[in-house]
Amino acid sequence: MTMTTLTSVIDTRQREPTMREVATRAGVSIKTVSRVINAESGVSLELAGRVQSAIRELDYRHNTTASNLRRADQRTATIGLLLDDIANPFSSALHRAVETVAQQHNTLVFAISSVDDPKREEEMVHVLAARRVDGLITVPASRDGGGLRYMQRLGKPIVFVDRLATFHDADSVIVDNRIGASTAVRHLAHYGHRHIAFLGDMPTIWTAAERYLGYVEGLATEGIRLDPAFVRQDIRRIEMAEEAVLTLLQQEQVPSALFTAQNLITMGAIRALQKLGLQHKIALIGFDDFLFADLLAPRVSVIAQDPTQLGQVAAELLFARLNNDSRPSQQIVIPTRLIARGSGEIVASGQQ
Amino acid sequence: MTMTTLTSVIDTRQREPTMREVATRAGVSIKTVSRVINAESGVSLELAGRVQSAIRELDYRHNTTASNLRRADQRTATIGLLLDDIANPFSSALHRAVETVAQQHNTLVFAISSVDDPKREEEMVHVLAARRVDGLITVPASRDGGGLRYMQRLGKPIVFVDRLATFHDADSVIVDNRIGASTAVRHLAHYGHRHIAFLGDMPTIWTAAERYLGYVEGLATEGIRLDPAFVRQDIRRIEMAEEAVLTLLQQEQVPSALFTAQNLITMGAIRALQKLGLQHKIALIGFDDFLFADLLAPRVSVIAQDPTQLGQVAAELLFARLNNDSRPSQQIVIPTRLIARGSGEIVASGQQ
DNA sequence: TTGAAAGCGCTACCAA
DNA sequence: TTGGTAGCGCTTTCAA
Repeated sequence: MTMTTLTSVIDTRQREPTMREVATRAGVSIKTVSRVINAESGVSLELAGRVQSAIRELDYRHNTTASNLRRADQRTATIGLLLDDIANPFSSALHRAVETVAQQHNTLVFAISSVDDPKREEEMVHVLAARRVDGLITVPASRDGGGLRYMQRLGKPIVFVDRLATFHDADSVIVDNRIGASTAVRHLAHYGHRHIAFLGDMPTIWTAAERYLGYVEGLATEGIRLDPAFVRQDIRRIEMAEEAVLTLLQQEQVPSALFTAQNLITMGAIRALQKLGLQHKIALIGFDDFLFADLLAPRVSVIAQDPTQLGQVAAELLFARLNNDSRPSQQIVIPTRLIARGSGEIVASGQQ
Repeated sequence: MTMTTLTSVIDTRQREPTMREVATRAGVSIKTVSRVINAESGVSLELAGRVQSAIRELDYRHNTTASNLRRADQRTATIGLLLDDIANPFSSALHRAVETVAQQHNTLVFAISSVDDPKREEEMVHVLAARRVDGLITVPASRDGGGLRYMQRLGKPIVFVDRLATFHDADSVIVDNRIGASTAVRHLAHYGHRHIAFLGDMPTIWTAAERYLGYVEGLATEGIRLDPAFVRQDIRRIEMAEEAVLTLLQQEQVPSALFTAQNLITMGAIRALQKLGLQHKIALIGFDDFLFADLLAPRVSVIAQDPTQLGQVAAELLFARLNNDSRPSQQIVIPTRLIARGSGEIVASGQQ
């Protein structure tokens, strides 16, 4: 009897009721049930009522998956969202905005972290393709966005956000990274700085490269010589940034201002400056705003971008494409703005 | 001819190649293709090779959706994750941890924000049920988790994280909220505080209620009278918290210490204290750690919890259930810890 | 080792 | 207004 007991335990896992079962219970055909569920016209009130009752009694849930499989438009009502790291505040704000728009279209979102690894990115594109997502919003980790060509060939729309992928004829929503970075540098220069350090992420990342270009442009505009000793790249985490700033400030030739080109790098730099007690001596402007920027001492000046707007615009663009908007592909640039709070307005000391 | 042109434009949207097409091209049956794709044994090297070539030539992608529909185990290799707000740093860290574990099981995650609205929560549970997710990890917005009974009846595992849902016999992973909160209060009391304010979220949220109880317990332990004038609840956003602290500190009877029971509330409180210039006068302990807590002046003391660990443990529990782990339901409590950084160690002034 | 046929749960199409 | 039948792309079962 042990077996029986075991079996009965397992059997508490009931099967989901099917449309056919609803039909049988309501005494109608399966097609009538389908009509009621999809709110198609042409079902008598009486039958509709019986179907509704049967649905309630069985606690039937429509199987979206099976439904989509058969549907003519071959849509799954899901989209993919490929992000650097869903835990990053920038990414999660963007994700939230995408979710909000998607919800208005009864669509669910598969969000995935690429961790800026092109190999993983490509793998994930394939996974999403296998799930037959209707479209993709991606912060590309690689220059080609990781095999996205495949999705495009199938006519599935792709929207690039935050970073440009080089060769694709696809929509993109980005921020004016170059202008933002050069604005930061020029702002620092106006406060007397001639030794401005750049701290950035891997230059293979489009935004990192653009911001570096903006830095160089800013220096050039101000007639400042680019000094490689003041440039640190490939910074991936907060601790790396902290370490980089610490060593930077122990060189012979020390910068009087820092431009940190990404939010985590800004955080690491602040840690280092506080550790050295230099936060009121060395100027700092960070790219990307963050929650506590105005509560630190000094308050942190930033080039602010709006991840929520990025996400919203990107999602709206994607759904427009899904509704057969066939205008030529767009490249939307959302402006950044300098928020001067104090750290970027520290005047250069006489050291130079 | 206009029609023709239009048609040809539309036709650039190719259809996905099917298994049947691969079979035809390879000159085998569809079942053989299926075998190769699912790595089943018993296919000759020759046929396997032909199939692989055909797959490459057609750039075929397996249709996970159709595959799962027919599969015996009725699995979709997706799970649902119902969170308060995916943009909240706590939630997104938890999400990231869940994603990592899910990935090891080749499973995708549908993350959804309930925005702590029980009605929306229930709606979303139904949406996820309609997608036939294999299981659900949820930070319940309501006491019953929003119609989760339904999923349970189907034998789909549910894991509650961060908050307990009252009547369900389901797994849960939580934090020792009560102990954490009372520890905070007692810590403040040890620094001489007798007027300790509580600022919390809606008491319908389990954690908010628990932390309030911990606050009350802490007061009781220290023999401090509970003063309703020092209690503020239903605080949902940073601005509300800021406002609440501002008015609290303009009362006749002013608290000498604050216990802020959630991360956004802590942020708002810090804003208010800085605005009033009281951040070094009034003690503060916040529930939940945050990135800049140790960079502010004063450094912010917190009751730290680990969202990554919560997410990981919850996900591992869920997948254990999916692998037929049938032990009685578990309730895992993860300890919090007090991190004393300065703001919680401000000594009570002579005002009392 | 290979394949034909049935069927997963649903929608499309057409006939009654 | 209603329902039968075919079929979405795949796996399962069973026979060859």
